[in-house]
Amino acid sequence: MQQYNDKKFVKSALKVLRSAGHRITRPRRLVLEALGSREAPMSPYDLQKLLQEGDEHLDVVTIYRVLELLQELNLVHKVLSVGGYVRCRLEDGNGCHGYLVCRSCGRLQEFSDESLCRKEDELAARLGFHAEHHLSEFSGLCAGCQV
Amino acid sequence: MQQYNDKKFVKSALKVLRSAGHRITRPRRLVLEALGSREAPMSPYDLQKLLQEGDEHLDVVTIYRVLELLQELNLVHKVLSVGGYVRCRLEDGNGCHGYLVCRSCGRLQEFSDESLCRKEDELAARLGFHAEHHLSEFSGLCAGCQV
DNA sequence: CTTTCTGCAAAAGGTTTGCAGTTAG
DNA sequence: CTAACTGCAAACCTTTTGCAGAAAG
Repeated sequence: MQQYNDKKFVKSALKVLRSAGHRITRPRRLVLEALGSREAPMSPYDLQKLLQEGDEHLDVVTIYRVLELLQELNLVHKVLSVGGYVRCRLEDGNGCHGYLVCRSCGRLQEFSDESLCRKEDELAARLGFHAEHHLSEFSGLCAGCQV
Repeated sequence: MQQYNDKKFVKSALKVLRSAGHRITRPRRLVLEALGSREAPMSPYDLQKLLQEGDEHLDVVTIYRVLELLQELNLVHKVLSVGGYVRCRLEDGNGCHGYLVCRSCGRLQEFSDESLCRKEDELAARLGFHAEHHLSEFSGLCAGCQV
């Protein structure tokens, strides 16, 4: 397959799959490779099309099921503001994961910031709310797309 | 119609509609009343069902179109994490609007916090990103649902 | 009256489910 | 070999589009 890079992601993801008792299959490997090759979120149909270009056919139903599994294992995230999936790029840290989505090139940058989480919890608490999870997705321009 | 309260919201929303050059119609009034009566986000189909209970029938297509318009006018927000719409409860302030969604009762509380926005911008800037909009939706337990 | 808006029909998308056959280990 | 997984067909749900008729102002 062409420019599917980031072997490291695929390799470690496969290990996670294995050790969680799941099988290594062609569809799972292909979806991981496709996700590893792109920085912008992709929908199940995007993934299917991308794979098709490499002459690899997967049923979109299979892609849905693979993504569901990968999400459970925290290997990929669903990005609500753009309706697509990206591979997780953070070593499991502390706070919730947030996303910066470039409105120009579509590229996504993931972050995790404990102090932001703390501030969010405090803000919620001030309103009588006990926050358990923070969804943070910011849109704007990435470094490369600013003039 | 039964418990559709918060007349104030409906009244001022109708005024906004009017002054933006839109007509006051039965569907628009009904959707506003329904949204005004609930604190949890509702989908177009939820709204249709709720209205049906009051023996008011609206085509779901109409509801979609009304919601689209109300969203443009910033009278309602779409909450991505739960896939529904809520009426806006904030006087137009400064920062982006965020949401606290109770995972137990579904109720939503809206907030706008300038210092959170500032922190979010700074965090993004540190990553070379120029943030223009912040999506913040936190889930947890509201005051009433904590033990 | 005229333009905007709604309802209906239908299409277009996206997502889920069931089941028979395939494949990983 | 056997349990887990995939592909296909079909159902289901959500959202969009086009158009003729209704209604707001």
